[in-house]
Amino acid sequence: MAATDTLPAPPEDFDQLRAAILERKASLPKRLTQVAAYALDNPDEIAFRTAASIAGAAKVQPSTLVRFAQQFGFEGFSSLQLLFRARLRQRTSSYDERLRLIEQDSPAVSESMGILNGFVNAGHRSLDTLSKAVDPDVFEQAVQLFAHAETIFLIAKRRSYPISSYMAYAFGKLRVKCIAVGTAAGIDDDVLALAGPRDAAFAVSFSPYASESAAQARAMAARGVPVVSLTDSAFSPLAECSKIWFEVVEADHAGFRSLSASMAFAMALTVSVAEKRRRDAGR
Amino acid sequence: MAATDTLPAPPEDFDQLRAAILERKASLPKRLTQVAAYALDNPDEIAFRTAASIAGAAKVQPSTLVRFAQQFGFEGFSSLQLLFRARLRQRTSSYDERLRLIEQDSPAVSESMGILNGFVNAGHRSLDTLSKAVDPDVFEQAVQLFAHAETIFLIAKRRSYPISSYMAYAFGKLRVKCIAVGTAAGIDDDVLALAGPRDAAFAVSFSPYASESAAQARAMAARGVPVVSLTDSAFSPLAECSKIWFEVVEADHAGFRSLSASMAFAMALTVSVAEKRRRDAGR
DNA sequence: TGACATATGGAATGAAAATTCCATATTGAC
DNA sequence: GTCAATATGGAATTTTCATTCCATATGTCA
Repeated sequence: MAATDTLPAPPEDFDQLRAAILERKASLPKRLTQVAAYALDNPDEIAFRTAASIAGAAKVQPSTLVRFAQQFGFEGFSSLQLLFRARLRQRTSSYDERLRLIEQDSPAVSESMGILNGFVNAGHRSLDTLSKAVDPDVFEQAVQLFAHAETIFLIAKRRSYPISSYMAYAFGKLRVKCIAVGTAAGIDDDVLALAGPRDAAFAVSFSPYASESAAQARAMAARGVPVVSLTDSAFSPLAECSKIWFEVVEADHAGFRSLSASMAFAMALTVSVAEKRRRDAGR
Repeated sequence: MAATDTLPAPPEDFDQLRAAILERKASLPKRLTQVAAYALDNPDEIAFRTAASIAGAAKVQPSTLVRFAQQFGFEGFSSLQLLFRARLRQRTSSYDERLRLIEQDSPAVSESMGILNGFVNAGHRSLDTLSKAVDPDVFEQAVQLFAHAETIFLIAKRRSYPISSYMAYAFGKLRVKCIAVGTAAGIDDDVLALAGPRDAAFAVSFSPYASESAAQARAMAARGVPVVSLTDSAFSPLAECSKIWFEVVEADHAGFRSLSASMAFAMALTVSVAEKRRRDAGR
């Protein structure tokens, strides 16, 4: 008996399981077929609900679910359920799958190339979440705000600094007055002191938040300068002192976070603002 | 007591809960704030995992999770968790649909949002070409070169400057000696004059090539400093004076080129070099 | 500084849910 | 039609997990 129900190979992901179910569906006993059909038709239910309630919905006994799972090499229903949950998570990014394919294709590639692929993958994943994370109306508000601002002050340190340096470059080319701080030491606060209510500030900071950035943003806000910020958590110190804020979470490879999403966001903001100004000027 | 912790209105969906958390986060005690931050930053984890493991990840006790839930009017953690699960279901069901909307540059969304999507797309396309464009062996050579270099000099201006400023930041964190030029005016050449054959330089420049970058790279090469470069054409002035060079073409939106591929490349190079050094030091 | 209120950690408890087990039913072979 | 093998239902068991409770710590106001 031990030979028949303890198959040596439990599927490792949902696709493998799905294939296995389809293959053996015809040769399964009645109740197990019922379970198979239910599982493939309602994978989300399997992921979330309890064995008892799933059993009720599929018109079988809880023990049948366990037997079903064991039939496919799992220890019990719970371990099968994990696959259904993993599927739900991965659904958001199909890029991991692509990465797996790449690695399978050429497993002999050097470690460095693996790192490169990892960052490419992280970039894709980050970009994927960006469009979903940004509320169109709020984005529009931010564009409006900057389009009508006299001078745009860019606040960013450390890891976020590339973002603001790109924006400073692009705004410069597009003839939008802007000043980036965080470049040299010391004088930042003096520069920021120039800002008034008719200007606007854009602050970027990701965890662990550079304390100066937060302090500077707060100071600006206190003086009536509208602050828009880009950060990675609603709990960022930037969020609380900003008139408008955006939450963008970058995916990472080996603990090093991508910058793709933030960069794309910065580009879009920059170009949108310039475009809006051009329009308004033309009227 | 019953009046304070049994708020009459438990939120009915995730958005309400989110709003409630944000509203009250400032007045919450320390551990509950911790939970709030974790919950909003990692909603998927809350949906799937068990109270104990979530508590572990958020560095609190399981009981704190329960208290947190009760604080917001739920009977216990489990009922709060239901909202997170419901959210995940709704999201996955509408995911494909939303993706389609984004991909067909739908005119329904605002112009600014169209621009954002354009840059997201450009980022994806750039990343797609990157892995294919980079020759693993050449990449490995570059990593070796920098791993054995004494000091790494980073040369980049204008649009490429964000790349080098990121690398300078990351190398700094990883304890790899490096110096970025192009930051302030004038002194660049003096700094570069410090470089010798045991150092190495990394130059980044895209069309239209900043003439100073090319000149600096050439000067370095002439003095025997090995130069690695990242550029967008085999005819780039950088290519001819570099020992190793990589050609990466960024996709663009409305004439504005993405930086995603170059960034990913820079990250991979940085991390690979640091990793190699760490290995070599360990021997 | 002391007293009170609130917050926190951690073990004890109790509930819920998965799994096992066994008696019974069904199927298929001879 | 009988026997054996397999499948099934349902109760019993065990495990897992959320919750509660209490002792201790931390902070607050007088």
